[in-house]
Amino acid sequence: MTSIKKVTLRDLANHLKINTSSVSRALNPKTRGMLTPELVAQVEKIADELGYVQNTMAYALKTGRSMNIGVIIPDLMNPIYPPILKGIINVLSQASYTPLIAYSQNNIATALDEIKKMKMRQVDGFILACAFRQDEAVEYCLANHLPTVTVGRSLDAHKLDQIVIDNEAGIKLAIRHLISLGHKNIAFASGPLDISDGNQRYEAFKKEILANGLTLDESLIVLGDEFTEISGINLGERLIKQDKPFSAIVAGNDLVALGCICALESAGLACPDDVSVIGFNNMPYLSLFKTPLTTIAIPRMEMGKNAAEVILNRLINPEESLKNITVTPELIERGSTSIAKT
Amino acid sequence: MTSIKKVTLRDLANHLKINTSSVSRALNPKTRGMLTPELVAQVEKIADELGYVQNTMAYALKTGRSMNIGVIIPDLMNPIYPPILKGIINVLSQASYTPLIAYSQNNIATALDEIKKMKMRQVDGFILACAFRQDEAVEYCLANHLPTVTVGRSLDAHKLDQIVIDNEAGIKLAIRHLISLGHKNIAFASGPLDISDGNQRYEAFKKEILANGLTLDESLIVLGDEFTEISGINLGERLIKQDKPFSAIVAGNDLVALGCICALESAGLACPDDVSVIGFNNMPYLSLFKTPLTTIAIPRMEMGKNAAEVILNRLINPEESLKNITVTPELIERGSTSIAKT
DNA sequence: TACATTAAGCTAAACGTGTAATTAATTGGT
DNA sequence: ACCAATTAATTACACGTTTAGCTTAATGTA
Repeated sequence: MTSIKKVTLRDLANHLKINTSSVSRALNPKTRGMLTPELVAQVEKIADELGYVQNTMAYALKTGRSMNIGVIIPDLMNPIYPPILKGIINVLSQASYTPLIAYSQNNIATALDEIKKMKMRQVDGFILACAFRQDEAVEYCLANHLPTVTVGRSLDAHKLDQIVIDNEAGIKLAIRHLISLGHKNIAFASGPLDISDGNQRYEAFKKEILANGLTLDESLIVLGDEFTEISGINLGERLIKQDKPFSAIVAGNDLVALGCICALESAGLACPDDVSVIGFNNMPYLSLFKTPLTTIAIPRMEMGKNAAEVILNRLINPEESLKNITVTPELIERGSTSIAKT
Repeated sequence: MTSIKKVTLRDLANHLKINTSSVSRALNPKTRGMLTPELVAQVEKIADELGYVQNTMAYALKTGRSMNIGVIIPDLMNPIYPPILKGIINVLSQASYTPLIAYSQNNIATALDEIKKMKMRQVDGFILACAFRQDEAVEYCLANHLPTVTVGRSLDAHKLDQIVIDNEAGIKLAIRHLISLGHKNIAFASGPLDISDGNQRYEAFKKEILANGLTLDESLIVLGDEFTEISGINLGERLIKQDKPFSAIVAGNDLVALGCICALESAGLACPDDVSVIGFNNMPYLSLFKTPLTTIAIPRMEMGKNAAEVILNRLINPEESLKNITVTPELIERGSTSIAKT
C-alpha cells in the first residue's frame, strides 16, 4: 500500500484531471475557500488514498519559510537545559515548527558557527540559551535581521525579545532564608560575571546583604569563572583558606554549591552543621544527594514554552514592541541549610 | 557589508558573466575538476566577497538529500540520552549533517507520528533510541525503505543496523561482583520486558545466577513495567513484603535501583549494610548521592557516535550487510554494595 | 437583452539548486 | 592538413511547491 515512490501534488492533479494549483489550494486551509467544497473533498480523498505528504523542502524553497527554528544551548550535558528544550519542542511542534538543536560549548565562536549553519538551512528564527552579556553571535542575528529570542541568559542591552529569570528575587529568597536561620556572615561563591545570570546574582547578593542591614564583607565574595562543580571546589577552598568567619554560602548555581560542599568536607567542615549552603536552579535528583541541597527553583519548562511562543509571535508580528518576560524563582528548602551555630 | 538580501548562485553568475551551472560546479569539490582552475578561483573569490551561502532547501529539493537525520529518543529528561545525543551530533555535524531531534514519550504511536513528520522533511535517515522489541514505528521505517539504525534498544528480529549494549556482560559483572562480596540470595528488580534492554538483563540474570551455581528463586525476581524510580519503589516494597531472605538487589537500571533503596529505607533497612543494591547505566552525579550507587557503566557517547557513523555509512552503501555493533559495559564500584552479612 | 460582477479553476512563472545533454574550443595523432 | 578525442563552458530542464494573473462560466442587474 505505502508506495515506495513519493506522491506529489502533480500526481494528485493528474489523477483528478485538474491543475496542481487547485490541488495546492484545496490542501491549504487558507486558500481552500477559492474552491468549491466538492472539489476540496475530492482532493482530500485522493490525497488520503495515495498517501500524499507535503514536501517541506519544496514548500520552504517556494515560500521562504522553512518552519524550522534554530535552538542553541551552551551544553548538552547540563541538566538544566532538557526542561527548557522540552518546553520549546512542545510549543513548536504544536505549531508545526521543528527545532534545529545545536550546542555551543559555552563558546561564542562556536555559537556563531552554528548560527551560520542554521542560516543556510533557512531557519525562520532563533532561540538562544547561550548568550553572554556581550555576545558577537547574538549581535550577528540582530545585524542580519534574524528573528531572535534569548532565554535565561540575556544581553546587557535589551535589544531583542528575552525570557529572563528574576535573579534578584531568587537571591532575595536565599538571603532571607539564611537570615531567618540566624546567619550573619554570609559568603557568595559566584558564577561567571560575563553571563547575565552570574552577574545579576552577584549584584543582587551585594544589594540584598545591605538591604537587610548586614555588613558587606568583600572578602566573603569569591569570583568563579564557570558554573561548574570544579569552580565551586576552588571557591570553597578559597573561602576556607582565608580564615574569615562565615556560616553560610550562597552559590551562583547548584553545581557551584555542590563543589563548595565538597570543599567544606575536605576541610573537615560539615554542611549544614558548620556551614549552610544554598544553590540555584534545582537540578534533578538533588533530594537524593548526600547533602540534599536547598536551592532556588526556576520554572525551566515554562521558560522554554515562553521562548517558543515569543519567537512564533515575532514571526507573525515583526514590528511589535520588544518582549521581556520574567519568570519567578522559588525557594526549595532541603537539608543543606540549618540554624546558624551561636 | 552583510547584505540583507540573500545572494544566490545566479547573482554570482551575473557578476562574472558566466553561467550558473559553472558557478555551481566551481563550488562543488566533486565537480570542480570540470572547470579551469582560474575560473574556480574567480568564483570562490566573488562568492566570498558577496557572502554567498548555499540554500540547503534548494539543494535538498534538487538532490533529494536533505542532509538531515531524524533522531528520536524516548524521553528528554532521562539523563542517559544527552551523552548519546552528543555523540550523534558530533559525528553528524562533522559530516555536514544536521539532526532533527524529537522525543516519543516512550510511546510507539508518538514515535510513528514523529517519524512521519520527519519524512515530510525528507530526512535522509533515522537514528532511533526509542525502539521496543516489537515496534510498529520501526517497522514503518523498514517498510518505507528509510535507512534506519537503532541505538541502545533493539528489535527482537535483527532487521536493521543496530548499536546494542552487551547486557549479558553487564549483568555478569554485577552478579560476579555481588558473589565476590559473599551474597547468595540475590534479587532482581526488572525494568520493562517489552524493551530489549529490560528483557535481556532479565534473561541474563536468570542465566548467570544458574551459571554461578546459585539457586534461582523465582520469587526473588520482581517485574516492573517502567525504568523509573517509582517502579523501583514498588518493586522494592514487593520484595520486602514477601518476607523471603535476600541480601542484594540487581536492578534493571539506576532509577529502579534508587527506588529500591528508597523502599528499603522506608522499611527500616539500610543499604548497603542490610541489602546491597546495584544499578545499570551510571547516570550522572551518582557519586554524590546519599547512597553512592554501584552500577554498570555504558559508553553512551560512543554509542551515539557509532550510531551516527553507521547511518552515514548506510547512506553511502545501501547494500552493505547489516551492522550490529555491541558496546561493552563496565562495573563502577561505589557505596551501595558491600560484604554480605553472615 | 446586454453588461457588469463574481466565482472557479487554469496558466505560467518562480524559488535556488544540480546535472544530463550539448556545443565550442583546443589538442593530438597519423 | 584532416579527423578523432579531449576539455571547458553553456543550454535547458527539473525538483515540488506557491501564487499572481488570467480565462471562462455563471450569476445578477437594469
